[in-house]
Amino acid sequence: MASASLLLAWYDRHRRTLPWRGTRDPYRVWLSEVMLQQTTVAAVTPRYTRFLERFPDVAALAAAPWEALAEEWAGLGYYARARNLHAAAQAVVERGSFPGDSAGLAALPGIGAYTAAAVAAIAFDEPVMPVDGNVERVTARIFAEQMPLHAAKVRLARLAAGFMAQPEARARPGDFAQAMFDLGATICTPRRPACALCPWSGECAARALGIAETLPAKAAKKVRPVRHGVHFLLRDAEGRMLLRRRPPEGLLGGMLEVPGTAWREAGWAIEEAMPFAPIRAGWQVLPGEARHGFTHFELRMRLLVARCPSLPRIEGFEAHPGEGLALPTAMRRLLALDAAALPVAGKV
DNA sequence: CAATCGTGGGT
DNA sequence: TACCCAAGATT
Repeated sequence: MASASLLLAWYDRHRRTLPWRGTRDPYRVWLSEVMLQQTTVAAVTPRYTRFLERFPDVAALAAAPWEALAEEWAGLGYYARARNLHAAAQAVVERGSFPGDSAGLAALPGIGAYTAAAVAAIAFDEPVMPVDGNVERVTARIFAEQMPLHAAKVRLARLAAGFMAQPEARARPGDFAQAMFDLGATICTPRRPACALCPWSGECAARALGIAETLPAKAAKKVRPVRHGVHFLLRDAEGRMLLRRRPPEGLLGGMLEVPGTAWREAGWAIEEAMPFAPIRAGWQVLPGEARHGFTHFELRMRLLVARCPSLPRIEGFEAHPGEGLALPTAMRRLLALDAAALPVAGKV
């Protein structure tokens, strides 16, 4: 069993300065943990600061319209996080305060076992071990667990909980949890771990066996199918666009999109796609296609454009200016085709 | 419970 | 360029 005191001593010397470090405000800790779900520190850092300027506390977030939150989350991905964040904020305001422990936190939408434990440990000093990818990797290496990750998850979580059970860790739950994150992020990295600098190297079974970099064992990767879509960009004389709000659930749920066909594996002939245009107009096919990789498929989109003096009012569609939009990256890539086709630069 | 759900940065 | 992958949750 690796000693908690060794890790804490290392953390006290090497802790990283991050925007969410140093606060124990449950709102801020919660926001940082949700933003960091499957998202890198580099990507989160500027967005976290900006988000807090716009929504400084849970009441402000709860009172905000979804459109404002969608705008603020655009480009961060996994938009269910934003929807759940909004619903949870409203639940917290409704009940009057944040739940006081990890079990209560886990009952809020978008807060699973990991996030509940992380917020409780950091904000409430509750001695629970948040088990994320870092903790799984560190634990798998310490114990030289060679089972594939998906099969070893329960066992790794139990072993990681054993770390937090040590008195030195229980005395500083938030620091110990964040020490594990920092260790995984800077020393016990997925590739080329810096074992020579690791405070636990002397007690690491994987290092002793020379197999640290191979753990945790990874599942076989699957092939990502290609899907195709055709989209229709209608602009007026002032550059406003006719957009559509996607359904609240599912892929890019609640975000704006350029209207178009469904995304399917079979390619679209332009003629076949025309019935999906919002209006009949002189649609011009732009050269090239926009590509965007989602987690489980790759998307290729063609774009047709048309101009009109003023945007029509159509049920289900909205006119939007060119700025401050809840447009996910996939849609921004699509709009870039139009920008590239313009003879004069200066548009986004 | 395996599949779904995004994106930017690093290599 | 192409791949890997990151402080996961939900169904």
